[in-house]
Amino acid sequence: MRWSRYPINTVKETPSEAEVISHQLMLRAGLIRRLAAGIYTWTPFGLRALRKVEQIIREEMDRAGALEVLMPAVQPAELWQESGRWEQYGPELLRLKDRHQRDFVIGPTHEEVITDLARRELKSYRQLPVNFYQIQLKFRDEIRPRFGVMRGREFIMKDAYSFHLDQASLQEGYDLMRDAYVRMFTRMGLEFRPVKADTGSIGGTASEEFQVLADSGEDAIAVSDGADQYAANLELAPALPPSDRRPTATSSMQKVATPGQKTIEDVAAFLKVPTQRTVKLLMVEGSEGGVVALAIRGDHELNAIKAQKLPGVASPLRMASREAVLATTGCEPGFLGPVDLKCPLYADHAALALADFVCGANEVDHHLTSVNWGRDLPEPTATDLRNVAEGDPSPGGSGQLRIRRGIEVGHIFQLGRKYSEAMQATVLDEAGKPIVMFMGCYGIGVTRIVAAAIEQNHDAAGIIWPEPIAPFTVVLVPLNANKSEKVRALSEQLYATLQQAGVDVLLDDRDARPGVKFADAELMGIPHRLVISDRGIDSGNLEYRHRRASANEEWPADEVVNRLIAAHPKA
RNA sequence: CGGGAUGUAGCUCAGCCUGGUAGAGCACUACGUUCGGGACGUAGGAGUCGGAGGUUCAAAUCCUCUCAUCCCGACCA
Repeated sequence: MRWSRYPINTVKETPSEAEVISHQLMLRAGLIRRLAAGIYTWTPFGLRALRKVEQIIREEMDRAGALEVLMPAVQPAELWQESGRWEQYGPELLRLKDRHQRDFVIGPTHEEVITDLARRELKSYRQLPVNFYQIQLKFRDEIRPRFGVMRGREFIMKDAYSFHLDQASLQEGYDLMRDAYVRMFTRMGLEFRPVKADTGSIGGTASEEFQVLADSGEDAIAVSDGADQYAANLELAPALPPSDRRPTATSSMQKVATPGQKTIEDVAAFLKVPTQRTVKLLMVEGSEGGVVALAIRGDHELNAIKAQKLPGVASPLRMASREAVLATTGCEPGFLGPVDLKCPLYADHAALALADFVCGANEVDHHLTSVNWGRDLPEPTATDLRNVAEGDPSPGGSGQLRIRRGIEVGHIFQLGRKYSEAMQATVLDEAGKPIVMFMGCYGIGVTRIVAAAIEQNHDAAGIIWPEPIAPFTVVLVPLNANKSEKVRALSEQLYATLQQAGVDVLLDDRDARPGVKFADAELMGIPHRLVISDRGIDSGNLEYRHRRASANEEWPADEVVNRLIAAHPKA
């Protein structure tokens, strides 16, 4: 492509709507343009990167034996009513009517459509296993779209659905997809981790997310630094019970006045004890009405996913109202404690490991010190209630957990029979008996990957594309081509040669000053830059610089073509 | 959907408090100079001041309503 014929400008100033770096750089480089909240146009340069991501996905899906399909973005409501998700999905599902007042949705996902296809086409166990995938536009009417293309409402997703006769086959298909995902993200040059994940609303059993590590990521993940390679979403990572036995009590319980000291930090500072020696009590709504108390160590965070799975606790988790707390304890939040409670109590393992701890007295402006489980109150039910913390032992068996941020770019599930059962997707087995198929589903946020790659690969000057997904592999920068015939001639010749060799090459033939060209090439993040100047031609060496390098290299003029061809990524 | 903020030229923003002829920088057009790290000069084009209503002799500025966008809480690829 010739830059002089490309009508979309880069900008120096950061658009005020962009908060994260990838969004800023994508707008500044002119990769995307916003049309409405969470809805973007991909410009030619941006689209090139997007297409490369898609192509890698396609190649690896095909390699894994999956079959590409393209399902409709607009889907009839009947299918959603059949699966029950017409009611379940809520306002995130964009619903519309056609001219005959028939209900439709713009698909946020395609389980219903694929299951419908499967039940029509798949009749025999002989046809299994099979995996269908597509790369398709989705629409989810997010409460709060943000971060540009990272959390858009309209986005491109690769979704795949596999069908199996039994659980063992599903496991095989799942493992195959897991391997394919590892290959894809590796090929894209991303630093990522497969992490154990909650299955959330989609349901099912085993599930892993593929997280691209980036400080701006929306997900917290727990990663082991040990040999066990353990990695899990923070909301799922189990906090192991402490191995140390609880120390013996040394002093008797006392009530102390703590006027106005409502938070753990306040109380700990006021009483001059570390927060690790305190226990905080959180009151949540019970599943049958009433409230349930949860005790965790003062410095720990409650894990909502773990809590809402406890018997008697409402799911999704809701904090109890102030009125309910008052009614149960006779005390306001801020001074709650587990002693003499009149409601069910769960306590986190770490809280239970404490002796002589500080907690609320269930009396305004008072706390208790030197409280001991078993002595001052009955031993409550021990469970895992908290988020793991930096330095906790890894559940994988070796090493300690580190808390990192990640961008979820892929998620694979073993769905089991949830959808196939609801929609009667069966095949006949060897005995001629109908069997409800097992399903797996495997998603990738294609548009999000582009943002994630930038999030992970940039510097002060701009984007640094991993080469396999760069819009262009090479940028040729002629200097003063308008004055120098030989610069112009060599640039054209190199451009033609590289193009013929299949290299994605961009010729910056704009009549612009060198500084502008360099700055734009760096903002755009093109991996290989070759400068064509009179100086270089006269010396026989052309100036080359890799986007990640800090200094130039001199390349003999007669070798540049071969070296650049060699640099172009191969599939 | 709650809480906070912002809407003025394509972009970044000033002007609003204290009402009186709509501004700057970047970008764009023309010409000249310049030409290895986002040049300079001259001239120019470009805005229903988000929209509607009100107050006033007079509204970008004050008031009311409305729409949109962004940020903090909720979901997920």
